[in-house]
Amino acid sequence: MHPATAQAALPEETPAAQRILDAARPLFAARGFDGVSMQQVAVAAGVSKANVFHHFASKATLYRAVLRRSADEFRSLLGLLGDPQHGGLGPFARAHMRHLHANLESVGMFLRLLGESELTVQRQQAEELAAEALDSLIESLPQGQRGGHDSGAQAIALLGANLLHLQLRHVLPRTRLGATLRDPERFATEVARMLDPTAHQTTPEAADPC
Amino acid sequence: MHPATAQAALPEETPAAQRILDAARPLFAARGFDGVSMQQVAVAAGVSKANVFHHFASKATLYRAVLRRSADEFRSLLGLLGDPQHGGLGPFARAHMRHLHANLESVGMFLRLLGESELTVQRQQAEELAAEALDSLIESLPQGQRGGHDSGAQAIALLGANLLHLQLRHVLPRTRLGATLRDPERFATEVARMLDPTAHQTTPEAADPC
DNA sequence: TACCATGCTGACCGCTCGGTCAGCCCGGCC
DNA sequence: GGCCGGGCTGACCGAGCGGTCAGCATGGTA
Repeated sequence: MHPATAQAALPEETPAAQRILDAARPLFAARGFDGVSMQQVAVAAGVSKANVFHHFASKATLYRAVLRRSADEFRSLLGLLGDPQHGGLGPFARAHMRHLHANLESVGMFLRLLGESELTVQRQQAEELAAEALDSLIESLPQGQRGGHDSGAQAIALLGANLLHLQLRHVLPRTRLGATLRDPERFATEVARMLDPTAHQTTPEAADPC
Repeated sequence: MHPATAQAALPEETPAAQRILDAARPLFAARGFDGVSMQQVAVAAGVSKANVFHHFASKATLYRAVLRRSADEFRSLLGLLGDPQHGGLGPFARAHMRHLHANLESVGMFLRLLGESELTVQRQQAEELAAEALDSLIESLPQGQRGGHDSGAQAIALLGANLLHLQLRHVLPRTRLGATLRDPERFATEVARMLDPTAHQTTPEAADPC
């Protein structure tokens, strides 16, 4: 960049800033905003604390940048999953469950924000994201509604079941839950089967494993 | 208490200690362990910071005491809800949803702990609590299994749906979710109806509103 | 070679944190 | 009255926090 276009206050997107973001995200996801110090972020990123402040004006700015990236990742879920209209609820539920496990950090940050009771700006962003995801799912779901179920209730139940299964993943072996259903994808399949009575157990068309 | 029985290191259960606990719980539930200072707890309780340390040896001790109380409250859910065996899944789901809303703080602390990725002692306690609740539900559920559904999957789906509905309660008006289902109890009813196909919509026996 | 913008750092600042302590207050007992 | 013990407090401590800053290193330009 030539000197004229130097954006002094916003040097984002540089490789160094990326390394800091990469280091900060798992920390914030694991311990939350207050549980992580800028010193810890700096050490994890292999740079000095002052350097972190060189790239991000404040701790809140860094946190927001981390959030933005997680939100993008989360949002990409909507496109990647594809409509449940082709393939039924089962493949959709499995894909959703797979995505949750593949993006544990983003999911963690998302849930953490939803749990906050104070109305911060970040929380509102998380809420909008949740509303967007829910709407998108509800909209593409009515085809499976044939069992007489409300598509909104179906969507929340499906997402909620998958999320709770994820959160309990370490506890499941200690419960009475059948061994088969401890497997995330099998569980998602079962939930989809319960919620979409039109498909009964007559859909062994699991064709796209990847 | 006569001087001989003075338990110097453990003056718990005194009214003053209770006031501190009462003040600390909503704070911890809203902002987490790291998000609350002992100063804030003291102010909220109307006592000096030193007094807080007089009753609780450390911040971790206070946090543990708050957790213990929330866990007791959460555990009482299991007894109060009653078996779904009498009354079907619907009344159970409604009672569960009601309990979630009546004990927002305990639920918040519980979810917060489950979200932590580090294996702290408190987290293990929360996990055991979750396992206990899930087991208890699974055990008393098989009666509703007639639809061919696994009782474990049914239990997780029911709990997950109710929990997610709770967490999204502020967002729901901004989504496509039908206005009726924004009401927690109606939503719980609908979820129970979806999960227990034997009951179809033939159970308007909502007799015990309190 | 001299120059300079830029990425980066060690040292530092004021402040708040969790935690300590000497001592005040006050009701019960002689 | 004098004493005493426990609930409670203001004042304080070292540590770590978020954030700042003068200056070092380095590579492109002339």
